[in-house]
Amino acid sequence: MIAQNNLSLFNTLTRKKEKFEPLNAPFVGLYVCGPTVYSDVHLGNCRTFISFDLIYRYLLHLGFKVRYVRNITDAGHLEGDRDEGDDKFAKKARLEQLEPMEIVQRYTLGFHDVMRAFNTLPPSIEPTATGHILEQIEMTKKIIENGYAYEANGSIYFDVEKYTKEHNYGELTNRKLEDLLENTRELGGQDEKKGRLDFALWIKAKPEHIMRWPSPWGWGFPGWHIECSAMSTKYLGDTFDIHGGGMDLQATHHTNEIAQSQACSHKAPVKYWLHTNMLTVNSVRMSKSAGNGFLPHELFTGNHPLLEKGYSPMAVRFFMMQTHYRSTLDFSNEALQAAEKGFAKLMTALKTLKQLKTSATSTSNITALVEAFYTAMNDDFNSPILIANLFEAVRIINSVNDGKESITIADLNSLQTTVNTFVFDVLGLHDESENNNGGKALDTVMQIVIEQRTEAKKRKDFATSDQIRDLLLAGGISIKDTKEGTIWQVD
RNA sequence: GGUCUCGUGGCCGAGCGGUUAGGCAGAGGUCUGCAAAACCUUGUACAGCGGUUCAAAUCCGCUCGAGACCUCCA
Repeated sequence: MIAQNNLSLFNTLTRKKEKFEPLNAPFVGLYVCGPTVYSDVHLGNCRTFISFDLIYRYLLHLGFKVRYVRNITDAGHLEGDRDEGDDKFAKKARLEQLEPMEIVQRYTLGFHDVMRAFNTLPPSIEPTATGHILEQIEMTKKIIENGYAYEANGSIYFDVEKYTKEHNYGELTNRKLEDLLENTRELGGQDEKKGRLDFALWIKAKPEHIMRWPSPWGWGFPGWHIECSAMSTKYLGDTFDIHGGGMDLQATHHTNEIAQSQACSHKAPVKYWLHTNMLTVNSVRMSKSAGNGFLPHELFTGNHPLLEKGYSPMAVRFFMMQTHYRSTLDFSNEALQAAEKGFAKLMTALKTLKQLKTSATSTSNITALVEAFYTAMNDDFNSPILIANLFEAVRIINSVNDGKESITIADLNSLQTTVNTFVFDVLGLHDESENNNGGKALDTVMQIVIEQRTEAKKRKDFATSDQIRDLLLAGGISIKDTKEGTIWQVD
């Protein structure tokens, strides 16, 4: 395979770039924390899943056999910080007068629609928390058996103090236990927890709770963190290669996942932890609670106060790919419009690439360029550098097309293969204009119209030719006169 | 308060010790009946102040500014 063993990635656990060496090559286990489906996903959520889609796609391209697991959180996700309060699904269900599972279904379908619009590949397995209650109970039992959890009034809590005697609880965020303790709020008087860092594995259901399951400790529902540990263990094993998620999950959710898995199996669950950075709006993090989020369909239609116009899913995807996954990405209309134009330029060049003429010699070093594509992606999935190199390819394509540079048939073949692979298979982009040209009938009509206009031009009847062009433009079809003739597209 | 990021040309955004990032916008030109597209040329940026070094946007220190996590959130 191509440069498969040259991939390095930034491991949050060690805080440095490491060579990627799968536990059981060529197999790779990849787990990504998925969405909580009690409301629409916003663009910030999408960024994480699109980033991991890039990572998944590149691993596949390198020839790895990847099992990609991304969960759906549809149970037990509490509001508030003390494992008290309402279940998010039940609360939303009350608001909307629906069954909790109706909420789950609605937003799961919505999530899938959005993911499809962004052209992300579906995961190999998409397990739900409600479908794995048994596994979570079993894991909780094992943790209790091993002495790392205790029961209090029908709820089970993880004993962080006990855990820290043998393990470094704050290792993922490089935090000392004293600091963590110092900065955690005091326990409330009615709190059942022994230690203030303790978190729930199982929560006793209050009478009004609709989503509930029987357990050895009575009726209840699982804590938020245990689902990922249980499902990742079930499908990827006690220790697997890559665990990913948004940076906001690092300190609490992932820290607790490590603790649970260690307490259960006595093994470190994950070799490489990958975290994607946040999407910001005016340099403030986009989040549900800040209320500054865009829904994807608002972005596509432009129907939002902060949006000047709509942006297509692929333009947005391209926009995201122009930033490294570990950098914050700041949203603005200006930046999106720049990305939109750059993306259009790339797509145009890819069409030109199909019909390039070859020569006896090449004026550019295509082999070096192709190598640069791999170097970029092998360096912790550096898509911005890859795109910069793709624009070098665009320059070459256009120059050859203009007769200012030349390319051999061998180089052309190599360029066509790799550029198409990286743009479509790795970056996961596709040409939106292609399925948008109105089919064969419109094509026939357009050939006739263009023919008429060309005739008018030959007669130097520019009034007519310009009128045809203007009328088409008003109807959403733009035409361009190139050396090879007139081309058209639906805008 | 603790832990940690970041501050790059008009905008977005790479680079992280010496070599062109790239995109968008702007300027000039080629082409064109005009448009559009395409191509060529063009900007000499790294918050501030010190320090280390033959050499710093890149390492160290301080100052200023922005943000994240520590509390549900990708």
